[in-house]
Amino acid sequence: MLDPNLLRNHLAQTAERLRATRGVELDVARIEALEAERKQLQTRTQELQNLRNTRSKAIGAAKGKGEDTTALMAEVAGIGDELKAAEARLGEIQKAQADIALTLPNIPHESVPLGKDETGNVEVRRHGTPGTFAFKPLDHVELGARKGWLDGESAAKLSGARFTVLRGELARLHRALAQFMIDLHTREHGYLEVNVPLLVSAESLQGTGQLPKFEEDLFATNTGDVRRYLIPTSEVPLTNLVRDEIVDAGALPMRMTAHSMCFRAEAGSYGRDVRGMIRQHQFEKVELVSIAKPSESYAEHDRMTKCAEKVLELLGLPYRTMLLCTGDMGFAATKTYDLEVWLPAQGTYREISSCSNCESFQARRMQARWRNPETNKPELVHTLNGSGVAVGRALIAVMENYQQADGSIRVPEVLRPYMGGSEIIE
RNA sequence: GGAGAGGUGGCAGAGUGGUCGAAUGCGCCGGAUUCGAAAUCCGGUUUACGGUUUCGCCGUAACGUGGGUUCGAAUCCCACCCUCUCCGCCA
Repeated sequence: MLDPNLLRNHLAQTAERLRATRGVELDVARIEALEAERKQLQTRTQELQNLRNTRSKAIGAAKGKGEDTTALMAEVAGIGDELKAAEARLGEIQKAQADIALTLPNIPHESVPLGKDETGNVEVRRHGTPGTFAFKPLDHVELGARKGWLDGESAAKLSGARFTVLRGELARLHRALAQFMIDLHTREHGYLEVNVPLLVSAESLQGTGQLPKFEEDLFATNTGDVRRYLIPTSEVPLTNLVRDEIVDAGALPMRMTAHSMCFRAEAGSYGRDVRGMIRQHQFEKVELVSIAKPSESYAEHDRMTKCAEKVLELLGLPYRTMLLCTGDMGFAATKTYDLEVWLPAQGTYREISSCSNCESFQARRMQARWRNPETNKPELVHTLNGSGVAVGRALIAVMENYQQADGSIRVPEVLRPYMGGSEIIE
């Protein structure tokens, strides 16, 4: 959620900035009208409440002394109805304002390049050199099919499109990747391992920004009248851990990591990446979340991105780091770096991680605060999240980059301890 | 799923219709005392929102959540949520 002050006192500039960066048109006239009515109604409501309270106290005092209260009672008689009407109307106005505020995206940081879509993204660095093959490299679907390692048909039978079944050594390699990543982040990067619920409330999803606007991207359950959602990323539970909390300054930055399943309905992406396990309804991800002081959040953002990059470097996978342009960024972010890993069969770099600073956008929705020792007042924290990294896509990248002519796959050295010392799977 | 108990400030815990945003204790902050510390004493110590002549002040709201009764609700009524104990079921 944007700072309400921006919509109240800097509406014209905010509207212009949202138009330029996000292509979002604000209904300026309606927002102004709502705010004017809100101000007038709130003042009036509070006056009436004040009046009722003072009169009621007078009645109490009079009764205490055994005095007659009929005159006082008559005085207060008309207040109730007007107050009730004013409160109801004020509630409607505030609801309308909240509905608008909850659907507005965050405003990008000034260092973010303007752009419409992914073609406006800027490469900031590149690591590793794509390997050369003495043979035509196969893609992960072909490599996985040879031994029944990767089986989309069985998955379709079980669940439908966009699921996969992994078997044998490939399933093990997948598990090894997740283990390796989480160990790296906990042991080397100072993140606290957290195991989180995969089903969360609507409130949690509103806190991180998936609701109310992106409900169609989520899987939902409705058991026993209780609506819960499958998490699209463990960013949701991890970040919501600080919802409605005031954390000590000494606890920041609060770095947390989780290995979890993620579930996405992938509405609006039909026809894209239908082959293989690039885009699935269900996948695994190791997530990084950091809760930071506002003054430190951009340094923390860079650090987090480097933590994700480290995963790819240790796996020996060539990648590049992209600074997303305004038009390609997610709803809650002010600044995002994507990591794109080299996939030799496609001859392109593909997204494998996304690291974002959300500043106070999520914190405001969640009332997530810290106590600033300088002011001794609660202030909103900044929240950051990044993939460190997507496990399924890392598996694809290892398969394709480490394949050999006979279809076997070498095991990256850092994964061998997790693979019983195996140097190759075949 | 069955039976019972309970949800109040950072924590513990009073309060069953009126000056209660809330006793008391602990904790924390400031001060006094002290060479310094402990102990003791004094004072302070929730949050959100709004207004404003903006670092001050004023107002409103909040005692699990949402409704209701009432001039007035932490307190009474209804519904829901959550926690704990015992039983059942279960990985």
